[in-house]
Amino acid sequence: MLVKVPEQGTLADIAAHRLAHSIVTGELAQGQKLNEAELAERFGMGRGPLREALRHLEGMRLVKRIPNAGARVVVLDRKTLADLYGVREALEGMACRLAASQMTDDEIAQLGKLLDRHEEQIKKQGGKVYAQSEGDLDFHYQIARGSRNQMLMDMLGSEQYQLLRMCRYRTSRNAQRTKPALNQHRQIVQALQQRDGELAELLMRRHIQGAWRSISEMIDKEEQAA
Amino acid sequence: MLVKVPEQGTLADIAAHRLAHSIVTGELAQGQKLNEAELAERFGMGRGPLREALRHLEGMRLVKRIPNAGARVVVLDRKTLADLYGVREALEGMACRLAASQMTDDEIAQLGKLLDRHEEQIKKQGGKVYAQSEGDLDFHYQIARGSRNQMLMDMLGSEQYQLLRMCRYRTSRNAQRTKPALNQHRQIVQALQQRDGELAELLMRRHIQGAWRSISEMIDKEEQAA
DNA sequence: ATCACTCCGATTGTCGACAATCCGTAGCCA
DNA sequence: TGGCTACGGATTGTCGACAATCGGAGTGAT
Repeated sequence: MLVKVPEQGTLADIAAHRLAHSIVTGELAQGQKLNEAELAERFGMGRGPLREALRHLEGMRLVKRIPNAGARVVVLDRKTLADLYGVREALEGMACRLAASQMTDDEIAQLGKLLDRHEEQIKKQGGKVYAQSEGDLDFHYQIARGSRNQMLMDMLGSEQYQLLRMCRYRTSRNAQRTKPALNQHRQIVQALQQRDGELAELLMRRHIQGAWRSISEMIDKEEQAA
Repeated sequence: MLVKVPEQGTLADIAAHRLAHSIVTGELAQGQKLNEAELAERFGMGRGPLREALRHLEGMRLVKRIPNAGARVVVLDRKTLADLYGVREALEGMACRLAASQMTDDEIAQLGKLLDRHEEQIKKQGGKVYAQSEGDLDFHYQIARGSRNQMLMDMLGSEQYQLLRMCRYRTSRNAQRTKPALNQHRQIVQALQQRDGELAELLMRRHIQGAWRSISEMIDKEEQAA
């Protein structure tokens, strides 16, 4: 599983994960104020560890802190998401190019199997859209790992990943894009098998651009409705 | 100035900046253990704020924390730096491409003037290599700002920036590359003036590749000496 | 001599209480 | 009536002390 296990570490780490989960799933609304005392009580810990967790989330850009005024859940407005997808395109494109020369044949084959499971899940039922999203993220994460660039993995894994998941939750209602996305994934794997880094990068960039267009349209509709 | 002012904010923020400075300048050696009580005493604060600062630095990848075993200054080995420069190439290339279409004429002119000051400083004396480095970082940061992509600015500014400065300190002894670097900077500004994003990106990527080659050779020599 | 165990000092992790700061409200004055 | 000021509650920022955990020295048995 991608989501790190409950983590036996320090309370601050546990709090960070629980908070991240609550934020990503929308349990904590965007822009909501985060009261330290209240959260500490809810998690059954003191305010010290919780404050450390907030600092951590601040680094992940999941919350925004203002000195003497507390922390608020970040708001994913259109501009922020546009910036995110722009950066993602550059980073994941790079990851794909590197993965084409760095991944082992076995790893690429594994990636193909991941897509098989993914396809089956879609056929079986479009209901569990969420599972699709997670699977999709898994796909992207595996490619990041394939780049063998630790910094890239960190950026795509730990940081943007959370914002991405958050975005997915907001927009997970439209499952229309799952099938074209799967096809694009297959094309990417094919390029990786052929060890064609340039093509793999190009395909990944287009894939992400497509995802952004889809998200963008949805935001338009939302804004129009409001 | 690029370095944020001492910051009147919370003690944790102050501690984070002072620690970051100490780490970047090498005052705190790579891999050195960071004793909470000792640092807290040195900074004249309690351990609480200091722990928050360490969490912050952990997010910036300046320190690495191990549960129940404390925090250590990160070690910039060859692989880490290689990864860093790879990511930089992708991100700064992207920033350059965007900047070509987003920066105002005035901003680009300002960039040119920055290079003039830079050149003068080099002519006047190659002694203050550090100033050169800071000026160089300033150049890169201005371009990041020119991209109008907030996430990009954050990544290049707050995070990688510190690691970069750390790297510069280690390798600041060789000032040989200042002049070719300046020329490359000029070329980039020229491309920006012509609003040629593709060219600007290409030039920036080459510039960073060149910087990496230079750094890489230096590391080789260091390792050979050791 | 080597390995394993135990104990101890040191360091980290956590908590509760206190001080500083900010936001909103109510009151006062022009 | 409008705006400025002073106050009060709530929230954040900070500290010191206590508990939990880890690393290492020392000891003893094989």
